[in-house]
Amino acid sequence: MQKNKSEKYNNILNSAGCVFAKYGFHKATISQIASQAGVADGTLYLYFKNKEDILCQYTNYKSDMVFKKMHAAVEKGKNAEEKLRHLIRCHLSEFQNDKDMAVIFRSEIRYFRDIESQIKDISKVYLELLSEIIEQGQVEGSMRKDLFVALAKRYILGAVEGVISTWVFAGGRYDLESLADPLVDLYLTGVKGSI
Amino acid sequence: MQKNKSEKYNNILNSAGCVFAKYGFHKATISQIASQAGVADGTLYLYFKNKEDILCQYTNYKSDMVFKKMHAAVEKGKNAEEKLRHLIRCHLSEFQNDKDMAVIFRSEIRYFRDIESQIKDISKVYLELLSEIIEQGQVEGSMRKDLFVALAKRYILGAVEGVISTWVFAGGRYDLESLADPLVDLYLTGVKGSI
DNA sequence: TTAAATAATGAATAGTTATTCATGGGGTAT
DNA sequence: ATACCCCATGAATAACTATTCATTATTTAA
Repeated sequence: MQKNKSEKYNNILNSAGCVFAKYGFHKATISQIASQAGVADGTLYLYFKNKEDILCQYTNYKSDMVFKKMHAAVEKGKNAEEKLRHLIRCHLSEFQNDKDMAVIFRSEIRYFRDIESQIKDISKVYLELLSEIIEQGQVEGSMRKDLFVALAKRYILGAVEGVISTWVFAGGRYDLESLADPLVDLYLTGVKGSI
Repeated sequence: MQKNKSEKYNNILNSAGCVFAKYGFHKATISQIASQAGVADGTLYLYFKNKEDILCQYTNYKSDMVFKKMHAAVEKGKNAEEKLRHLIRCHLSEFQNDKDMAVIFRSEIRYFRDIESQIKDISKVYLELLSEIIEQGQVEGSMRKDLFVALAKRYILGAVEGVISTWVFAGGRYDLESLADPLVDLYLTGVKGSI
């Protein structure tokens, strides 16, 4: 098992993502991944410890990438509300642009409870980001001080994930990113008439 | 494979729920389920077509039960807001009282994309319920007329599921049902200060 | 050019486990 | 008591596929 991330390593990762998204982790076979990558079955074991390791590396790689973009997006916002808007838009946009990733994060990750801790789940860092944003909003006066932050952030993340999940289930046939603003409006002002 | 739902049938279903929740569908073995139910491996095949069928029957059974309670709960509400409150409270309460079910609905269902259609997913009927409630709220004037209903209902469901998911992940150690009212308040008025 | 090191191959292995089915027990009616 | 039927049993089967490793190919260094 070699260490340095070569071109072949990335090729295998992408192929695996493709096959996992199509068949799901358990039904996907090593042979399918190898064939998709254009290499022999045994070659995968020069780059990865085992099948699970491929999934781990895939998700960690994708998570890191998405996190960087999310952080950058949040930085751009001048106040809490803007930061939230950028974050949600970034989230939807990244998943829209990488459907394999969207499928895998939606279907596979929760399934691996035993390696869940090894996987840098989007959720963890995401929730921290949201905490910061909400607390800033409270300081700025744009968000209610009596918010139960632990609940509010979970509610925000749950709602985006739900929207993405529906989109994936529908085959990704409509534009996801354009739901960002309507969604943030719901977060901010709710469904109640502002009477 | 006999048809009438005997005591043994239910016994096996419950045992399966227990084992699936503990190990996950794929790692759970027929032997484990049989032993938990106190019968021989072969006996399972007198009552179920195969392993997947056990999961299907389990989820359908649970879904039916929960739906009935949800409908009853919604009926009790006099207006849209009350109905929403009852629905969310019922949802949280049912999952809190059946942790195995909560785990299975959280982790396993999304995984089976090929049989997803056979499974009466909580989501489908749930979303219909929410549509009705929101539309009623709009008529009553308690909810904004400019809501994008398809998004709003997805956002509500996503948020509850997220809250339940976190609870499951934390090992179900805190009271879930008491989050119902704070959650509905978020739905209704959002995180913004009502300035 | 040659030797050594490194990388890739894919057929064989080995472990797992869902499912089957020939057998046996126990209740019921004749 | 006997024949019959319904369940239940669990050892044997059969299929699947992740992983290994002896062999071959390719690259690098001298």
